[in-house]
Amino acid sequence: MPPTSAQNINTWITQIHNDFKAAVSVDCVIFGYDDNSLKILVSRCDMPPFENEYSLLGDLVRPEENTDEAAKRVLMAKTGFDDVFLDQVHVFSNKGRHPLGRVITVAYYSLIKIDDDHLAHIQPNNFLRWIPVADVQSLAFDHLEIMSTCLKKLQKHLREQPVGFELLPQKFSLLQLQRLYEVILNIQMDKRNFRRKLKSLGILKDIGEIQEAVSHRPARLYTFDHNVYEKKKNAGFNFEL
Amino acid sequence: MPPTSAQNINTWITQIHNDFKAAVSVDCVIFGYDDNSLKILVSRCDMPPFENEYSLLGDLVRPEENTDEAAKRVLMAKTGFDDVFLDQVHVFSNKGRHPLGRVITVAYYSLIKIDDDHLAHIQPNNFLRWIPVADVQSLAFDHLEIMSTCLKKLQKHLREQPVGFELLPQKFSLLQLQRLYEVILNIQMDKRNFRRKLKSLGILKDIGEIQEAVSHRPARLYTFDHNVYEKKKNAGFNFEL
DNA sequence: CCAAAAGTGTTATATTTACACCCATGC
DNA sequence: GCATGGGTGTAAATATAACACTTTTGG
Repeated sequence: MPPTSAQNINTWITQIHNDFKAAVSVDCVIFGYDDNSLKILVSRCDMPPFENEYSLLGDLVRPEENTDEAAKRVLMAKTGFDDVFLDQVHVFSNKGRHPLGRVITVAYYSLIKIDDDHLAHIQPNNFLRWIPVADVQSLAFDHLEIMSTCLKKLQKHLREQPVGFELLPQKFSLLQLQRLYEVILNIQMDKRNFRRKLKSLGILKDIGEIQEAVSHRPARLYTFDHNVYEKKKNAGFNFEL
Repeated sequence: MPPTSAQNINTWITQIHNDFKAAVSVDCVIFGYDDNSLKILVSRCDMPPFENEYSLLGDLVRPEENTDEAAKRVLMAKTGFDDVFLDQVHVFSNKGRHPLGRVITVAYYSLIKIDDDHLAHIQPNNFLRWIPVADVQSLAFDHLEIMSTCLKKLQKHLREQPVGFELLPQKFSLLQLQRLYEVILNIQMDKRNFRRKLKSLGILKDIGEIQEAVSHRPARLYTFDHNVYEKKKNAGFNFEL
């Protein structure tokens, strides 16, 4: 016999307000790209038993915000940037994943440009550190698994839409862009084919400037053309590499 | 000045065990395919103010289970199937999304074969109903948005990996498969190109049987070859359509 | 003049698209 | 015999992959 409406609702009310509640957090895998290497921003963990580990940046979701807002708040607090690429990736909810009790976390990944503005912001905070993804052996909690899941999502995204620009300075050379793809996807690419392909997407704007003070032939500099990208995306254009 | 460790932990303990808790639920968008139409399994909603609406199938996550387990439990309870395709899609956490208070929900989509086993299971439960996705105008809570997000994810998956088989009977004809792609993706496909492409993936097994009692030339029947698929997937094969 | 990265085209191969007719079955 | 879906091949266009040399700058 199916339950009646009244029974169902009373059960819900009891459970929502008592035993079935959980703390909900967000954790951000903040990717940056610097010195030909993909890095994540982590913080020294201050919670036993992980005092010697680094952890991702996160916080509990507050009663008045949704998880996107919580993630944006964490990013603003830790990086000084408000307008960053942010993507919800996956929920991690295994029993026992947090030593203080049940904490269900929503993982996000974000992409930021490691520039002087940002570095000035984190300088005073000696708990924060950029570490190369390739060097990460372990992290506090289940954060290694979270990082790994987010890295896979970033790699997938990189192949199907132009997210790489979010990690580069506003002006960049084609080789810089190619190296970024190579580092993140862990593959080698052909210079001429890469250039042809990217130019054919039509989302690079040649700004008529060249590199300065480099000890080789200076490269042309490009920017990402957001307008063209949005227009083409809405028209169903396929940006796959 | 950065906070000390002790302060941080005490703050966490307070927040985890008091004001910052939320109820967490799972909601499943259960897709089925029948009669050349994509459908979802919904239930008459018994919670004000949505008594005249249908809602997705979901439940609160219990203290001893993770969200995947909760979603599997819901599926087992509502469809009678244990071994179904299930994919976590997105978290919905807007304030006010649930009338009884803060409920954060993790959305899953799943694919099931609407066959006799299943129909026998839901028959006794008159609260459940299959409705064509195309006919859904509104659902309780924010479930219309959840359905729409899950449908987009299904469409994306269908283009990049062979999930369509999960919706068909074990034995199917190539036209059945093509119609499924056309209905879900809302496009027209060329019969000869579709067949060539699918056969080239190597994951169809011709079982040497043909349709019976059809008033036209009977079609050959195929099954999905899980073994070959797993092998090719692990080798990095690209199944994009 | 040397080191370092910039920049550039062609050819072969693989993939995708468009397209039309005869076949087997039930009624 | 007719309605219904089953089943098949080819040619053109497009996209991808492989590959090497000259140019420009700083030191």
